Amino acid sequence: MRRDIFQAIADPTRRAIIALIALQAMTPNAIADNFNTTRQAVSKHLRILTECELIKQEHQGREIYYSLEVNKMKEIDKWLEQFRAIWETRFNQLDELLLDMKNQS
Amino acid sequence: MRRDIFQAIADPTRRAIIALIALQAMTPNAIADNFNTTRQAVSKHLRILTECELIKQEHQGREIYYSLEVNKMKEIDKWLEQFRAIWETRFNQLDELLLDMKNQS
DNA sequence: AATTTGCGAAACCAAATGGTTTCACATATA
DNA sequence: TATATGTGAAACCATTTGGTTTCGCAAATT
Repeated sequence: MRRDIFQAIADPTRRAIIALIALQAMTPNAIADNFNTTRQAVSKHLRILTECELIKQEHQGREIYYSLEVNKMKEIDKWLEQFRAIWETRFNQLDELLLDMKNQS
Repeated sequence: MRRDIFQAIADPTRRAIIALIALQAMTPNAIADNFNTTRQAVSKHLRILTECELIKQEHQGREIYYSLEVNKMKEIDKWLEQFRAIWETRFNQLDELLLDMKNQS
């Protein structure tokens, strides 16, 4: 039972849920209204997202509002960091090449 | 048969492969040496990564060198963009709060 | 020419995944 | 108090996933 952020965002429905509640906290029923599945299926997605702390709950009477834990999203950004370094380096190398060509002319 | 970037990076072994060949092109055997699985298993991962164009092949005799398609990685970055906006907004709100506190004192 | 090496594909398998239906249990509302 | 509503959990199921073993084939090496 893998349960990390990358596995969490692998499912398109979960990505949609994340995008939805990023804007405002929502209840499971309200979230489910936006998809073509049952509330229970959404509930299972919410559990997975909660388990890897990508979202948080706030109980309000018998309703539960789910909202995004934005900071957790930064972990994906952090993983991307190493590659960002590479694609920026490639840009730099292109810059140097262009500079060399300019100097030669 | 889902085959998108997010599904591709969901598997930890695939993320490790990506990180490996980001530094230098490698053959399947060389890649497999770094993991506790068979070359064939790695081969299947490479196929998935190839199918969603995260990596590219370069044939050299009977060897095949795999390397990262760095630009494709940017698509993840692009998806993160919408959330980056949110977490930066929160920073701005904090900035404003601090500014207000400063003005009041 | 015979053998070794590097590789992908196919067949197979156990485990994980994503969904459904049914249920139990609070909290509102009549 | 009886009923409706919002929810998570459990049982179940088909499909997907990630792995292995076996195989065929082309390119190197002997």
